[in-house]
Amino acid sequence: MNVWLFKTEPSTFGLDDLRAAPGATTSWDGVRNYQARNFLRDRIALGDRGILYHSSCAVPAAVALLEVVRAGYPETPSPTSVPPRRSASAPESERPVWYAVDVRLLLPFPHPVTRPVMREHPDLTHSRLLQRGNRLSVLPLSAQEAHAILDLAGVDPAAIRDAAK
DNA sequence: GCCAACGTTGGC
DNA sequence: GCCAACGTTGGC
Repeated sequence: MNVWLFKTEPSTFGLDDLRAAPGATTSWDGVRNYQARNFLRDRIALGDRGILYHSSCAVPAAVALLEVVRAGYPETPSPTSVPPRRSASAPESERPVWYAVDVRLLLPFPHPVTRPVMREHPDLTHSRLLQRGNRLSVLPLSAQEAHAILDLAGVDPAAIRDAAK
């Protein structure tokens, strides 16, 4: 089972919004980066876990454990979700460009795990998450990184494999 | 507000 | 196909 980091700006959609969503579940859409899109489309599997991360805010931090409840699917067609045609007479491209997954809140952390705290942990000091200029909104975490974050959050890392509530 | 990183765009 | 300019992300 893989663990993914899902980055979001809480002013747009954060932990509180996820809590309030029906079934504490949301469609993770709107990703407009090809590398992140490839993760959504090809790599993220049903049952994978996620760690919700708040960015571009007063206290950037990992805040919750998530479960992937629906694997990659095309975003609802919209003007920006299918490739542009090369000309008016060209056929529409068959393959959608942008994909989403659905995630459900498994466990809000007892306390957020901030960047300074993460930097102290030997398994996280070199994490991509902490590197400057990391602009990937969805990225894979190693088992060690995921474990370390849960540990710092005061969550039993066994929570990663525990069945949904 | 500043600045680093890096993806995208567009001229050639 | 190269690469400079530009825009966006995101921490601080």
